[in-house]
Amino acid sequence: MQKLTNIKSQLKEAGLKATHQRLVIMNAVKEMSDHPSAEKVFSSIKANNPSISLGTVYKTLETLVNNGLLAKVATREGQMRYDPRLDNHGHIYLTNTKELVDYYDEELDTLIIDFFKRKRVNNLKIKNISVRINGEKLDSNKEVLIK
Amino acid sequence: MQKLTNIKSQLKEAGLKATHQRLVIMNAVKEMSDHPSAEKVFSSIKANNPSISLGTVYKTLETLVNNGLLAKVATREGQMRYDPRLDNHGHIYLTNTKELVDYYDEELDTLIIDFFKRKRVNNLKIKNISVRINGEKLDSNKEVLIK
DNA sequence: ATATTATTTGATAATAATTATTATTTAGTA
DNA sequence: TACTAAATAATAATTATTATCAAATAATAT
Repeated sequence: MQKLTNIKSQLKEAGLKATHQRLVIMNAVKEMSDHPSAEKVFSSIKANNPSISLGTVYKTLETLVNNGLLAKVATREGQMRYDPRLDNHGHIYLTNTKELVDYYDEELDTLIIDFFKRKRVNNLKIKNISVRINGEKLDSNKEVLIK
Repeated sequence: MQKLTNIKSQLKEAGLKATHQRLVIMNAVKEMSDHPSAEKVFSSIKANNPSISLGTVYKTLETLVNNGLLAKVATREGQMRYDPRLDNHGHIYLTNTKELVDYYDEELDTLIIDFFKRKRVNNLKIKNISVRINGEKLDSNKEVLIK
């Protein structure tokens, strides 16, 4: 698997030991691509890795976030979810299905970046700016799409 | 206090009983204006209202959110915070001080609304769109300002 | 004003999500 | 291959929030 080798070097670069647990957990978040919670990650890896504990999943996710390999997203359901995308993108949060969908539009990104470039920002070092769209999914069997 | 009368009619309008607890809690969130958590609201009213329980604070805040009198904001610290502003505004989240600051700019609002007006939105009923800025406060004694 | 009734509240217990602790194991290096 | 600092598994503890239910209260009708 090329993916795992890739993750391995990401970990190394961050100065983290490339443990089996970290590889498996990082890989799971990337594979799942629906911004899973720690519990979701835990269940998804349980079958093939029954010895990895829930505590390790929590700690590892936190470590990955602290080292910039994952992003952490808070939802109003009260548990944290993890996002493998690190670029400046937005989210659509579907209040009825609790799905969290990535949203990115180049034009919007440019629009917003340009806007803030024109502004004077005092006493703040901006790390990221993102757009959050909250809404209801109409047909739960179809995908949500903005284009 | 004109404010309390105001809150009272808001509650009535929403079909909620205007109890002392609701008036006090709603008033506290408005007064605090730093998007307090349930615990923060509880401590802030404790001195003058020692009989209002923490459970009531939680339940009341939830009721106010469900009836559209308050908004609920999730932060990465893992507890919910409450926002008395109901208009479509954004937030600046200061990762170091954990402050949550309102942000609104008419021009940006128009820019974003116009952008989405031009888009085709499939299978989604948008409830609100907001901008979230994460960053670090440089001097913790001064205010953050974007202008 | 008083009685009625459905809601709300206070006190408390319970749950869910997350973090801490610590003995044991392991990755990276010598 | 041995060494050492860091990571993990198992478990306990903590924190934020929700549920339960008897007692209290706001709104309404009398």
